[in-house]
Amino acid sequence: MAVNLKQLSEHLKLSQTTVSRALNGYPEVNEETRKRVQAAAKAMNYSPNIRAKGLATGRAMAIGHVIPVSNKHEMVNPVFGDFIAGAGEAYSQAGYEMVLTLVADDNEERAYRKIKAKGNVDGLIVHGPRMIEPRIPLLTDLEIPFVVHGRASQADTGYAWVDINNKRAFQRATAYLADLGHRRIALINGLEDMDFAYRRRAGYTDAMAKAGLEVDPALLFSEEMTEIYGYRTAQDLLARDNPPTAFLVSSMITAIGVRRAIDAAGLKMGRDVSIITHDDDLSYLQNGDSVPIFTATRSSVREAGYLSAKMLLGMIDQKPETPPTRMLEAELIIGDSTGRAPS
Amino acid sequence: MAVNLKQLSEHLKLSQTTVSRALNGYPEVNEETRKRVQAAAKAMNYSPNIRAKGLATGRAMAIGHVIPVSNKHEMVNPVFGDFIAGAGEAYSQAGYEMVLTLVADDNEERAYRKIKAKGNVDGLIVHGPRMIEPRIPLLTDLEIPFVVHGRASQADTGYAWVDINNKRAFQRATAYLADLGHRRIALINGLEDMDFAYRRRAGYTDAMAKAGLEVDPALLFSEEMTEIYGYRTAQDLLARDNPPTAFLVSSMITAIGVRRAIDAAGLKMGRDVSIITHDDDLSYLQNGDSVPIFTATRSSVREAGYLSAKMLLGMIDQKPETPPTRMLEAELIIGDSTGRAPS
DNA sequence: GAATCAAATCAAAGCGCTTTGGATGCTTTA
DNA sequence: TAAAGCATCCAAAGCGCTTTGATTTGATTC
Repeated sequence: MAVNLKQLSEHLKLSQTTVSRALNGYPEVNEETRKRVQAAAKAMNYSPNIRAKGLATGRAMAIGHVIPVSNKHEMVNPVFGDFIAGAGEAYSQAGYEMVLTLVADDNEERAYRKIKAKGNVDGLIVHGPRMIEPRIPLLTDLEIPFVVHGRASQADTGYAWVDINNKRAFQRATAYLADLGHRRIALINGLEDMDFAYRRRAGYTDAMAKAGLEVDPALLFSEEMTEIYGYRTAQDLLARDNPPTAFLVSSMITAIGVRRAIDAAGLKMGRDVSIITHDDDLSYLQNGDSVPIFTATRSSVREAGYLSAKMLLGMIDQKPETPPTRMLEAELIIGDSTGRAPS
Repeated sequence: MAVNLKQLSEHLKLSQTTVSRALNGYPEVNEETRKRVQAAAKAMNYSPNIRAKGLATGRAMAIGHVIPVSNKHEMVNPVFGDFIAGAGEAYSQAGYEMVLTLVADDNEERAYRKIKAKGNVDGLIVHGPRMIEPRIPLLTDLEIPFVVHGRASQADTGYAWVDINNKRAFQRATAYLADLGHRRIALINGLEDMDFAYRRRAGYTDAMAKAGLEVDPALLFSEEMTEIYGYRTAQDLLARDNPPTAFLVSSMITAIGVRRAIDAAGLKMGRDVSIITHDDDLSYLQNGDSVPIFTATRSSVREAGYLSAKMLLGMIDQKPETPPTRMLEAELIIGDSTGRAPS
């Protein structure tokens, strides 16, 4: 069923060279023979062995996605599926594969060196960058092309990234809440060492300062963004003497938990308590249709996946001097979850 | 930085053969030299080129996960991330890679043949089996080892699968609701052609019959399992003259939507309306902690991922006569979302 | 002391592809 | 008519590894 180049060329009574060239679009082959070759290839169901091709060309035709797996935090980022879907689209178009590697965060360096040596990817997408991100100098050093989904704050060398403007998004969201008269705004953020969480916090504190509001450390939270985290935190806060009137949340999932706590407390979202969340526009978790459930800073993570992949593929065959970067703005969409602060 | 076998062997003043054998644990090499080789390999950061190795051995040391991408339904299964995490664990342990391929559902056959010919995977995990699943005979025919996550109802040949007992789970859930006095139970199911949805429906109708209840076709729904689908459907149902008193839902995400509709209607979940959902035990969406939010049929998809991967790896090096199968039972956990039917 | 054996090592072939550096005709040019 | 040029095609080397089929050495046997 499956033929290899040798068999195909024998069948065509041509050399492997010619067949190879015919299929790869080289000019030095007669158009007529090319047609013949292509037809035969299709008929005999020929498809080049990717390993052999890789060996010969030095290109793996595959992109690696390295997913940090923490021993502390067992969570799988819910955003991952959509990101992959976006990236996968770009890879399919270009004939690339996508290979996933789980890397525990305790011996990252070894893992990345291994990836390099194994040589089964032409480039990497780096997920979940922390504020201080040793992988960036490491990969630069290893001379393997990479694009970071997100950014790292402390990086000396330039590197390629695709990120959303987290700071501005949360600045706008905070300002919007302040304009509605909210003074006590809780920030339910992601893990502290994650870069996006840091930037979002910066946006929040910035806007608070601009609005002349004090940041109460007792209203700042950062953890793995689960539903239950949102629920517990909000439940706790709402039971306090002087509860916040608004919540700024880093993920829809967590916001759903916050909302549940609000309901449980017998309060009404949008009237008694306001919520703004970041919305990654996940396919299975759309933020309402005509009327958004939550007021949100929205940016499609699927698109980010597509753009990251495209960028990386571009880098691989262009080898640009300076690494490209791409900043995506999140839009602030107004839904039912926000209203004037109760007096 | 990165050395290859030739360089390593030259440095050691040994032949490539010996070095290769030393590293791969063959007996015909002196223990002392083996130690020397291992030490040098580590020191020189040697890691075999996986493509060359694959070419030579005929094994790719990689497992493919084929994700069906529908043009109609843009959704990425939220369950996917956790499944991958579980499978990835098994692969890491065994030194395997995981490669993802998105396959549009319009020309599956071509795609799978290509995968076979490219030869970059030793086996496949098949996701999202439909009731009638042409991929099963196809892959059997192509002689590529595979494990199906789920089952297909119409398959003549034996094939390996890991699945949960969907029918029994929904049977039990339905019976539980019937015992609580519910007569009008809505089924908010997944897409009809999906095999799991079919089995769940079978469980539901079975239990309804056993409880002497009539199945009202107007209470059966099947769609892509998004939050908004749950919301809309429930909202619609609750506005009817004779609304259901209970909802049986195929996914937590959708159940969250149902819950939102219940809240919006001014009703109380667990008192006015009951919900039982299936719970895949996703890491970012835990069903409460001490007290589950939803009464649910629970089964960890992450574990399913791990087991599927293990099974496939086992098949690859054992080549069993009859394909293994593994049925996982879902446990019924009782939460706050169910109560006696209002009278 | 020659023959046998086991242990340890090696040279070379082969996996399926690309690519370099010719060949081979056939047409064009002077 | 010989030289040059062009369009096509090919043989063989090489990518980095494993593995087959020797070869070498020192120990053991008779």
